[in-house]
Amino acid sequence: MQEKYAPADIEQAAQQHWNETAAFRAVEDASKPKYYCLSMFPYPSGKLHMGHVRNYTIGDVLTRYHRMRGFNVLQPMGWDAFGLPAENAAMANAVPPAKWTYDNIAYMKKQLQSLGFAIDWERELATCKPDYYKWNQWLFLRMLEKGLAYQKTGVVNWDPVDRTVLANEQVIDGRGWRTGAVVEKREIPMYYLAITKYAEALLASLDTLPGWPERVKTMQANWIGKSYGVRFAFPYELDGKQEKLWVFTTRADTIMGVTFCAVAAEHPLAARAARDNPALAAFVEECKRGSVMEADMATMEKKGMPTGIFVRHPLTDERIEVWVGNYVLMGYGEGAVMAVPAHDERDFHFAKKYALPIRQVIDIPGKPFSLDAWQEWYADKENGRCVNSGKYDGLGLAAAVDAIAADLKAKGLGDKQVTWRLRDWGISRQRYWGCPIPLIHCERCGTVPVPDSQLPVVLPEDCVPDGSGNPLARRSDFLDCACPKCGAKARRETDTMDTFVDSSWYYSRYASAGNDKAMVDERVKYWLPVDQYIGGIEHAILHLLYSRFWTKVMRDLGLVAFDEPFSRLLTQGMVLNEIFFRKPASGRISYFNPADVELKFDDKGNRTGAVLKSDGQPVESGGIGTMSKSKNNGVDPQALIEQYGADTARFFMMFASPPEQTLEWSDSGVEGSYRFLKRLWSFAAAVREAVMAAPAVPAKPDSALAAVRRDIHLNLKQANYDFGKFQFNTVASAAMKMLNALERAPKEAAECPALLREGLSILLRLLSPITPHICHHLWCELGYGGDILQAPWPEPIEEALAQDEIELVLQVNGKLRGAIKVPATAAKEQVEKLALASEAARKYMEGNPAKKVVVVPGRLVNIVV
RNA sequence: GCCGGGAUGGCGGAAUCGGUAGACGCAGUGGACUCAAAAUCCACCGCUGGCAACAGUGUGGGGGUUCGACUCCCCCUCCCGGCACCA
Repeated sequence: MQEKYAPADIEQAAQQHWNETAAFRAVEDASKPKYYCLSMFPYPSGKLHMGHVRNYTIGDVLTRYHRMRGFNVLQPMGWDAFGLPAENAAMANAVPPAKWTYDNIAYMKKQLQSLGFAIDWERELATCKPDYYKWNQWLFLRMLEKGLAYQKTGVVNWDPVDRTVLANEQVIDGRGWRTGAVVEKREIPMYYLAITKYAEALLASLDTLPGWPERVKTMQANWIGKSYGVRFAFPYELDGKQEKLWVFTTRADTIMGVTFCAVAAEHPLAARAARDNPALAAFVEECKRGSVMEADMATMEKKGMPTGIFVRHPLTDERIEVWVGNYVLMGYGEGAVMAVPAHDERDFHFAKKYALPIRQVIDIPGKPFSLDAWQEWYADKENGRCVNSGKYDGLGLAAAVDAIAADLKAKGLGDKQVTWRLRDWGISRQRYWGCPIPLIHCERCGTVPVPDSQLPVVLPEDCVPDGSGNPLARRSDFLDCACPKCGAKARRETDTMDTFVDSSWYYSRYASAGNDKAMVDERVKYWLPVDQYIGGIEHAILHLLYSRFWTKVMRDLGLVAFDEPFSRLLTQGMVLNEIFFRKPASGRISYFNPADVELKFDDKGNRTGAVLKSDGQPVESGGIGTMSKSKNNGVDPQALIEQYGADTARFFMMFASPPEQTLEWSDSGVEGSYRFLKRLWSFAAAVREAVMAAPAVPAKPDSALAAVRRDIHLNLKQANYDFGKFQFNTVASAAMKMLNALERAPKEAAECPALLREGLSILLRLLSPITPHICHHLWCELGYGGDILQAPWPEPIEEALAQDEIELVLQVNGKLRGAIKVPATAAKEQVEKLALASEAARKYMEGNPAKKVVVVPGRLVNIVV
């Protein structure tokens, strides 16, 4: 056996062994429990980043752990290969997005393989390939047939210079990222999927997912946003006609406090009022400019303008003026709201700004109402009672809403209604590098679906976008086609699908790999649903919600039998690193990669500063942030693997923090992980001969050995518990503690080699999911026999854990004052007696009698005096 | 702004049901080995006071419940993720 740990050699050898034995090929086998472990597939951006390494290491640890626990495991991998960055790269380098994407896939696949992941590569897929996206198109057509896909207009960011639609991230401070032109909102026809038809189902079945983090379920429930309220109308007369202004509110109990109404700029009433009011028309235009993003809408200054149109209060007949408000969303509810400034914070500020009346109609006894400043309790739903509300005075929220809804209903002006925050899913993208939407536009027949027999509609792979519009619109070989209905000359739809479509069902395709006759086949019945899904917390809402929706549609089409695609979900935190920069007095901030920065410490280890290695001059720290190109704080996994090996990279990733939390990069932490693996290797080399000659289990170890053995089994017990919680950082700690214990075992004791043999076999198996290469080698070298992949998972032995005497903490008045030793079987009374008799107790009780003695079995004794 | 999450030594983090705060690792300090350095090994290591024994204090800040609070309750601050065309 080699003396020195040489990761490059042993990792290559182990990977070759796994390849040759097809160790990770997954085959359906009804006799074994299955475990489908899936990590979110990567976007092939060029090379792996640390977030990928973290994600896939977590998945691999779970995969290998379950294998050893006897499960038939599937861990596939593929590529989320359509998307915007390929078009950006095409513009920058004049390379077709297809070539760029396929090159990236080839490189990143090599990187993944060098990390030793237990992936079944035979099931690999890429969403940009026609044999995959054909089924996007096929299912879209099924949705069209069922009325789940439809066309309506939607608002997009329009760059007037490039004459193109921009993604939200391409809009910077209201301007196009390339042209700098002020972006306009523009309404264009788009295709939508009716996810709102599944709102109730998507909300209800969250309760069937105990394996999902509560926070993700809460976020999804809030996103779907079911709210119970009242939809009602303010009647008015305009242009000689009787009309109704409909609004929705969850606070109908405050209806007597309405002092004005507000409508969105896109509301018909706003357009009507603007017709003969140039100032208002200008304001409406102003509202229509600007961002389409909700975050911007919510943080911008709230502005409004009166329309001069009055409506009547449905219960009091009072005249109420209608305003146009830039904060009212046309897409939510009715595009109009009632305003109750006394009990809605936004309305309150709006009313103060424009000197509109504020009328208190909710009261909490003892709390004075004042118009000076908004107070939280004005919107209190629990304790408020109606006042100044006539017959409703004294009612609480629920009773008032009931009574008011009934009265509105009796007048034919409204009723209770449930509304949802969730909006239908707009899937049209005016972009080239995506899945073509399978529709044909015919002058005579209108929009005609592409017949199934003509699928897939293949995307040409040689286009090079230039940033001005969709290149498909200039490709006659793509555009021109015959109408499937009448045979006349027709034109293909050039919009492509949102890439969230691609990722909404790929997990099912892995289980149907290679089938060109059907979207999914019977193998899905064996593998699905996914037992463990792992991915970034940033996908907590959109990707997961769309996948859940898509699954329910497939279920209703009879394609799959499950309701929910992911039984258990682990949302991993982001990978962070420190940001270093200089900001010259004039000019732009420049960022420096942490690898090029040297940290300065005082002799107590406190940070005193940081300098750039190249010039020795100080740089400023911008704190810790997500690894990103813009902040130049990324660490290239390739360099890490080349310097230390895959096992060190994997170990550090698991050790540095628990999977759900953010992970802070640390070069010295990597060093420490490497040091541990080196120590493990040299220890194994040093004791190898003794261990190989020893029996598998120590006979009767003496007390020093028994303590070491207890330590090993105690750490194993803890580690197994932690595995169940996905807390791999403490599993790694437990492995380190085991090695510490084994190194300190008294080597002269007769049973020591047997203890080491047992201990190392536990340690190697425990560690093998995290650092599979080194464990594979040492398992062979130490002669345990067979492949460690087939070895059973270790379990602690009760006998090794047993103790005669235990130590309890002694507290006096809750303060730690010492410890006492008691027999492991001692009863409460006996422990109490021993505690009171102890020297520490007598000293700190200072002669006072004990008022109370609290005994926590196996833990502590607290004497209260 | 709204929704969700987080904050523990110089740093990453541990503490399973409310029961020894700081496991394990990093950094640092002292020592061994070495001509020297690296590597490795041993010891110390929350903060304040003290030569020490020890005492006080300490889990973002403020209050509360409890024999006992990192953990439960109320209020506040800061940081991170998402907000529907980044993936």
